[in-house]
Amino acid sequence: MKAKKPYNCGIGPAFEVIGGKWKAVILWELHAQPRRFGELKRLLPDISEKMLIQQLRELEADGIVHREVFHEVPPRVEYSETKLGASLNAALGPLADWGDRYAKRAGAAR
Amino acid sequence: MKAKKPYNCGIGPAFEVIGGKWKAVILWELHAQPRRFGELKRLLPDISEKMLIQQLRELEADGIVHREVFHEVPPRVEYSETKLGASLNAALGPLADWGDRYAKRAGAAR
DNA sequence: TAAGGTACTTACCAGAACGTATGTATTGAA
DNA sequence: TTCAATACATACGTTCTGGTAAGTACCTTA
Repeated sequence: MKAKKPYNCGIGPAFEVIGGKWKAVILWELHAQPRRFGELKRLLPDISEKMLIQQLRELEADGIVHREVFHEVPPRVEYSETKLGASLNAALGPLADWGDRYAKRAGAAR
Repeated sequence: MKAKKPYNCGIGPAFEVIGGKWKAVILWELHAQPRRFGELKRLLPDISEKMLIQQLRELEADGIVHREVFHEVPPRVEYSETKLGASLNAALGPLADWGDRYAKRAGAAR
């Protein structure tokens, strides 16, 4: 996302935070439990490593996810939802439901 | 939006429909009442005419907005929400609220 | 000694998204 | 006869997103 426009509603800011192709699904995967980088990679095989970290970093910068490094023998990093992230996830719920119904409808129409 | 991936949740399909920079705000403007093309142009001065029709056409193709032409002396075209569009707008409500709070918080932080 | 797992980083590039500018058809008003 | 208003259409160029491929540093296991 690029432009910072004076939006008349909250959709603008929200889209700047979860816009793009992957952020919403990443956040979704973090909803149930914290995940390691490698776990996310396996859970979302279609996203490249580059995109995965890039999006995680942006989500971190926006206060949506928390990153914790464990200084262990094989390095370990865990990503988890912040409170803000959880509230965003909740706000995405109705939209996800709508998308489900829409996809079903569109699928049935064919 | 380009890729048609098998998403694990409804966010994917939803984003394919209201993704992009303008669709959500356009839909928002149609919520209260139907609007003419020129009205939308005036209401959303930042969007170019090209983008406006392009997005309206895509929303129409997805069954989100309805387009009605009145064969009058100066041509008149009205765009309105379909039922599906209204349900999408409703699903966007919580996200818009979240965005409002987020923007307020971010604004206050500076 | 080489291979493999961890979590990244970097360079390069194609294609999509978006913007600007201009053109079109119709009619009525000046 | 020229201008303005309607609702677009089209060409062209830039900017941004996302993808591929390769490399880094550390340690463990075979």
